[in-house]
Amino acid sequence: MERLLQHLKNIYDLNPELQVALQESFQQVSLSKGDYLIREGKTCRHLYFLEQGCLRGFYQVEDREVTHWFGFENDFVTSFHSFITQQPAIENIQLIEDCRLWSISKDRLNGLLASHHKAERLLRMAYEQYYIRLEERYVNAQFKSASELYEDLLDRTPHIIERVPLGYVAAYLGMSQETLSRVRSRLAH
Amino acid sequence: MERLLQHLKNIYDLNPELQVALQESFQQVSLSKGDYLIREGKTCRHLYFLEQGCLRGFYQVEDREVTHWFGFENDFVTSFHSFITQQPAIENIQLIEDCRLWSISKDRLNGLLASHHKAERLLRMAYEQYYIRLEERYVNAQFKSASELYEDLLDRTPHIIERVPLGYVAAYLGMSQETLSRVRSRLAH
DNA sequence: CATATCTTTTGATATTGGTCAAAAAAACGG
DNA sequence: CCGTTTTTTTGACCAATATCAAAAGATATG
Repeated sequence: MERLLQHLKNIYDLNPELQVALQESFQQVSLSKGDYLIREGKTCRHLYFLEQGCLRGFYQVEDREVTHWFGFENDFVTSFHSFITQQPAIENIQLIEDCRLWSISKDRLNGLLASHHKAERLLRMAYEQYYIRLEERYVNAQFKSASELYEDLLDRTPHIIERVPLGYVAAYLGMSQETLSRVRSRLAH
Repeated sequence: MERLLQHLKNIYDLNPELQVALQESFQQVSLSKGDYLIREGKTCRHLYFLEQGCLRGFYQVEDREVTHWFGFENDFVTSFHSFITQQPAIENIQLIEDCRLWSISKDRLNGLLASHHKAERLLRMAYEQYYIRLEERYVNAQFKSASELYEDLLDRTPHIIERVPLGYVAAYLGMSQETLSRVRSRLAH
């Protein structure tokens, strides 16, 4: 749990009461590679903090899977759309490695937000960070070529290539696996 | 200002004190078609609420402009990246029509957030909405063909086509102007 | 209202990346 | 280890979209 608290402190300082409340609110969850954290169609009632491991979010589009996101250590994980609106998720989240997570229910989180102004601030600031990140990825994805996208990934998030099968990475970058493979071989020579 | 208060009430109820504080914190701004609200390189110190009119955000990429976003009535407008981090903006925001806006400075906003738990909540919930919207657009943009993107736009945000020059719309959809034109003519026949 | 300017369309051609199929390489289980 | 399965690469071909150039249409301005 130290890692979660430290992560929150990096967003904005924690006061001792909130720290205690947080410790009482999160529960540890351990899951294995291949397990699903969230399944399409189920409403997502928990927010998770990923302490160790990595996972992917993907859509089932007709007969194939389209990975659109990866989570690593220190990421908050959920189907945001489902968790926020409490509608059924349209995506799946599946573990790429064994993971250790901390989980908090929506109700419990709402309790924290209602009773701690600072919790509300923390979450607001976390959303700010996530919003900026997503915006950056969006612009990137839309306006760059396959090889630019791959080189950017190498620059900015090299851990993705190291820990994730290339098929998932290709979908994440919005290209076919074959194209990614060709981009890589061109770059190597 | 009624429109702004109503919009905030739609996100989450306002108490009277916060309502007064908001009224004292926002200032009206009127600008003309073609004017810039934000210029690349300048740090963005204000958040705006767009009461009337429409505008676009665009990047200057080498020798051309890439429009990536439109704002309409009831949208909050700023370069979020710059406003949040207080780093120089990497995008421009320019008016497509004459606009009436309400503006609040970052400092003033921080004051409101510090003194009103409910302001913090409102902003957090606004970010939630904006996050979901962006995520939806992202997945859309990445995994659909030109004509699907255009038909989606017709379905979901027809006001964009009615009020924005097609050149900007094409960039927003991530295709060339010529491709958009051809998609439209195929659809018409 | 005529000219200049800006926006949209159309045509010809080039490029990028997709798909299908198969080979090669790597990882996995007994 | 060895065979099996999964992942990655390679090749041939095709489709979608980009680019460049020019025409047509719309809008604005003196």
